[in-house]
Amino acid sequence: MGKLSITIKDVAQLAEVAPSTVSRVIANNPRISEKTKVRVREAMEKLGYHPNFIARSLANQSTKILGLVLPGSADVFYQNPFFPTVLRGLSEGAQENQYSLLLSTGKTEEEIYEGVVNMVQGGMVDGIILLYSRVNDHILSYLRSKKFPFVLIGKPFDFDDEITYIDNDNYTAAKEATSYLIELGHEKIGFISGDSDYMMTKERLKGYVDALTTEGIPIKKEYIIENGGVDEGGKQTAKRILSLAEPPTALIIGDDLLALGMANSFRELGIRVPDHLSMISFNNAFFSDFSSPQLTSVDINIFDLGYQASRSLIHHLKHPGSPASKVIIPHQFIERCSCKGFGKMAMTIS
Amino acid sequence: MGKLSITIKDVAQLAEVAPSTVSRVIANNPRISEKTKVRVREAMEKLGYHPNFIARSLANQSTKILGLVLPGSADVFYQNPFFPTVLRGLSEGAQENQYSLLLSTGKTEEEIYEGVVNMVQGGMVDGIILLYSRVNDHILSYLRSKKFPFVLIGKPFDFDDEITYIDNDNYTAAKEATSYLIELGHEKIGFISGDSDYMMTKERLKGYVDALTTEGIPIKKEYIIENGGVDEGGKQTAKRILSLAEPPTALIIGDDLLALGMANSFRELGIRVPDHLSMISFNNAFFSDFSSPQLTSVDINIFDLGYQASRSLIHHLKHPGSPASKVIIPHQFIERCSCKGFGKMAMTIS
DNA sequence: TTGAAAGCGCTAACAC
DNA sequence: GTGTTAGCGCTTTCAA
Repeated sequence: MGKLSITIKDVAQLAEVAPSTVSRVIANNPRISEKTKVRVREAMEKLGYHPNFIARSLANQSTKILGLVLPGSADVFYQNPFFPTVLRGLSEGAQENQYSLLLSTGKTEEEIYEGVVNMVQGGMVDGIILLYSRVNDHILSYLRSKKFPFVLIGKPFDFDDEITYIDNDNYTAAKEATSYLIELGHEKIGFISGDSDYMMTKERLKGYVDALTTEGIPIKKEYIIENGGVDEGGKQTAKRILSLAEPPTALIIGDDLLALGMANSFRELGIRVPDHLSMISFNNAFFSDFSSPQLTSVDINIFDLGYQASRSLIHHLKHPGSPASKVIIPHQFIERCSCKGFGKMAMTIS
Repeated sequence: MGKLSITIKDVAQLAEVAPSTVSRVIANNPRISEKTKVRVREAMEKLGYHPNFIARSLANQSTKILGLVLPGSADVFYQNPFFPTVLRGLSEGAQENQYSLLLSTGKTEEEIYEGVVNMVQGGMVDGIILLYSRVNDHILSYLRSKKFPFVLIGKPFDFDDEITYIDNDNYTAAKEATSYLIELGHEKIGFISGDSDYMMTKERLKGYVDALTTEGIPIKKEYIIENGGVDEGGKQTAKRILSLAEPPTALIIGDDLLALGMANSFRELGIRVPDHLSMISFNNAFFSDFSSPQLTSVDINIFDLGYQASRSLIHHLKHPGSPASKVIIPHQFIERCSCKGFGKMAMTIS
């Protein structure tokens, strides 16, 4: 078996120093003289030396790798621009601090859980980022019980101030969106959400309910609909809405892509957005601007969600014992052309 | 400093065997008696032992991790469903063989290159998957020169039979699409591609050209347009097309999302798909079916592209020295409603 | 300012 | 069948 790769020993030999000295040069230890540093660096250069991460990880008990946990692959998650965008943010935050990202894999809940346990107990990652937040999450409980460093994207279901998380103010965002529609004269406002186990959904629903209640508008159960996936583009949901005794005149929809799918479904059924029906959605995906209708959407700054998540986790790794912290990423209401005044008087909102 | 984690030694002690025996039990070595296996497993259970991947990686000189290289983050890549879908495939192929996925990070070409070198020389990954194929790729050359195991998604620019790759038959797919339009009576057919450095683009263009040539239809340069990104939804491209002296009556478009963006742009300009203009796109994204128009699209089975890529790479890792291999993932022409007959006689194609 | 040596947790060759 | 031992490549006391 020939030599597999150049090690610290080879460099040491060529530079006529001890391996430990080479190690110190790599770490740029100030106690090494400039002279030897130069000599060692020349040797590294000459030999084409590259440090071995695995060996370093073993010695340091730290890999500089962050584990990413995604919901099951069948999830809606993969079907809209949220995922790639948050990933870009995560990647950028990690990269700036010389961390890498390892993906959890697994189709079923159980496989994913196993994967996380392996990552954690196997020492493959220094910390974990949960890309979603939902009710009673198995994996979150596990990480908490192990006291393993992690951050959450989304609001925690419980232990709010023991968990570090990055979130939007989904409550306020939904409340504002609802108020906007109310001010436009709408009273029959529907709420089309994603999976109701997600905290994001819960918060938005609260905001929606509170906005209506404040204005003395009664909540109608049939106006609150959980749309399973984006798969059928909300066609079923659209039909269901139109079949109501009193169909809503405006909708708040959890995601731009779903909004677009539903707008199309409505069109086929003879209902046009915004003429017959207004809609506001979330995410402000890049196509919201050139779709038809152009979507009025709440931009939740997905990239930042990811970027801050990486950074927060890394901060916690560098400062162990620092208290749990929250970051709220601001949202922007982007007014386009998918809403129209209704009834009484159509006012314009700035 | 207290004990950080349970090691093989602790298990050995409790089970009253040597550490190497524990190691053999983990590997399920047949030379260990069932009796001791049971005893050791009980000890592992009792202590809550989990093997340390890092230590194992160091000893084995193998991490069971595959590195994923994505194009720069500004790339169109992140903006359409290709990425999440291929990732799901990669993930599934890896997971089935107990491999994990590590993401390359980096915004610029240079950062990404550095990242790959670190992954490879640092021994973090056993192999690399390039999620794209383009002309004169720096990273590919590097991997080749290092003789480091990798697979390519897409057709290699050169050294076709020295490189393991997974691809569609993009040439034939585009040729078929073009022929379909010709049979519908179209002669003025435009070709709207993505980045022309991608091999995928090049192959499709060849297929397009050959289909036209076969039918004796001259190639017009102004019909072949490279659309920078999906960002502006192809609005500029749409305008440019309509400003031509003889605008095409049909288009072949590299991606569904771009097709949809352009269809909208055309609509605003008073041109309707498919009544005034036919279009065929690629990918058969999940929304192609409920968009308007419903897109006639070539399904390239993106999931399989990823799935087979993982599997091929893992196969090569398990059988070092096995020759380079290619896998061609079949495509399907999905006929929907974005094309219409033109001129002479509108025939229906099965 | 530098070197020697122990050790991170595991595997595998070699012994018995 | 099982134990002993020598690494894998690096970091880090402890000595000098």
